[in-house]
Amino acid sequence: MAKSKIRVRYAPSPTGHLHIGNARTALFNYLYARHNKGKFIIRIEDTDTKRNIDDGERSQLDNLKWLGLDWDEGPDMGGDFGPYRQSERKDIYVDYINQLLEKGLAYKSYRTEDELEADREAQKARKEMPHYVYEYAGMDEGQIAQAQADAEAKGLEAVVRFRVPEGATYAWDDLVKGNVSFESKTIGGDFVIQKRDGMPTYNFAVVIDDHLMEISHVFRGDDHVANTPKQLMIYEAFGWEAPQFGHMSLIINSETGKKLSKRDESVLQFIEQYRELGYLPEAMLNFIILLGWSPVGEDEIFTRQEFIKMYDEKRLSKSPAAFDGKKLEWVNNQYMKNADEDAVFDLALPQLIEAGLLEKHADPMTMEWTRKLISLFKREISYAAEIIPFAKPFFHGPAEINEEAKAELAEDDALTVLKEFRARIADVDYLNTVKVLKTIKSIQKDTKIKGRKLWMPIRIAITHEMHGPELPESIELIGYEQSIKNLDEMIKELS
RNA sequence: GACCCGUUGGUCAAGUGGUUAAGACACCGCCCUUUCACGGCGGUAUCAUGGGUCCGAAUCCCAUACGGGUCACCA
Repeated sequence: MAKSKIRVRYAPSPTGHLHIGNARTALFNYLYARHNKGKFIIRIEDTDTKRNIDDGERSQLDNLKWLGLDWDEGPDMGGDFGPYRQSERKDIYVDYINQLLEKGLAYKSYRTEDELEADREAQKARKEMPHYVYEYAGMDEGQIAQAQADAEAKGLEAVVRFRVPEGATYAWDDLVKGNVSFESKTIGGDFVIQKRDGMPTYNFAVVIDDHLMEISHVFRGDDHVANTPKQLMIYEAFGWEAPQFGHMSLIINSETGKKLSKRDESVLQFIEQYRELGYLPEAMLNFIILLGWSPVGEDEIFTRQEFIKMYDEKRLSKSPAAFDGKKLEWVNNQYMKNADEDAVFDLALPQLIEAGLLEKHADPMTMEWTRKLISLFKREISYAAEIIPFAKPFFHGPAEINEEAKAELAEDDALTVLKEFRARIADVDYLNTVKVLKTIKSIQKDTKIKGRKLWMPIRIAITHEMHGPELPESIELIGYEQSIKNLDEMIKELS
């Protein structure tokens, strides 16, 4: 039964940066907590001391914050159920492991890793499922004690294994998948709950912590389904009530149909990478929520608050969610278009500096110019780094003119238009949007040339491109001198 | 191999016994427009296959095929 207080957690292991799949897990737990006015807790699962990386925890939390998540208890802020790092809870686990040992529900195991590996190889060869075989089979208590004493005498160190009940069925009503059940004999034999280094294994620590932290619901990836019966056994051994589980489908690569692997380089998978490219956090949040979950109506773009309000765990999908990079870009573009100028400027400026187009501390006039440039391309780009190719011509001057554009300039009125334009700006010493627009309109009025024939020659002569954003704005950014220069060169060439 | 799970258009994805089978992305066409983009409108579906159950099935049941996940002293 559901507990009265809703408490959910996100429990990353600090073995790497925040992966998109982890972010999704965190997000759905967060959404569930906030929707139900419960608590959202972060717990660091760092029991694998070998795999932990220095920056892991900081990076996880930092990127979660960037996505807009906040939590009520965690390693960085404490809470009533701490500590929130498993490495700091070792004494707690040892205490519970001893209880199991005393009750005879767990035992010390001295099989070496080499022996176990050999067993597994042999089982595989016989086409059996790899599994641990009880090492004290057929022995009475005295014989077991003797065997263990012998092992100790040989200097072997023990791990602690949980004695899996025989002939039992472990079933639960999964929040996503419905009824799921496992026979105890299929889970692979007595599993380790305490490693040789004294640390608990994941399957043990997670139970102790979820119970002690009064976690009511656990949303996690599909890859944990097979762990659930093991955890259920431990809850049973202690006489505790298990939380409600919900196993979400995995994110797959739409190209390969396989689970997104961290080594798969065809997809950027770490939140940090998107952050560096100048994606908007609100857009990432929105996109990730759409991975394996769908809102009721036809819209797909919502704020965090709206998601919280409408979140319903029943709408989590059972089938895998395919990662669609195109969709990601589209979602980001939606946000980019609606973002205010300052936000886009803040995002794009570092990109321009990074690309070497702009100096780090440019003068105010250059900054103002850059601001206009960025806002010109705001609706074209999905993420800030995309501005670089668009912006380059404005910094480095125009590129070579292609054949298609040359053909356009060969049109009858092209030279006329250019000469008119050049003549009409001869007596000014600046060019801004308004001035350019007025000038073009006046040419239209006087020469009756209009539309494409009027605009295209000017665009090509000054920008050397057939496509681009609004012409008057573009010319303002290119500036008076450069525009005149390009115009003169083109007129000379055509004359 | 065993155990769990899934399978709706080019792609993603709503839909839980009676619908013209939503919507999004992509693509194509038209409109808007100085161009591109944006925006607007429109276009394409034997719901994996085969059997059932039912007046009626994408929806329930059973097989088959295909796909995925898991079988660690990792989490």
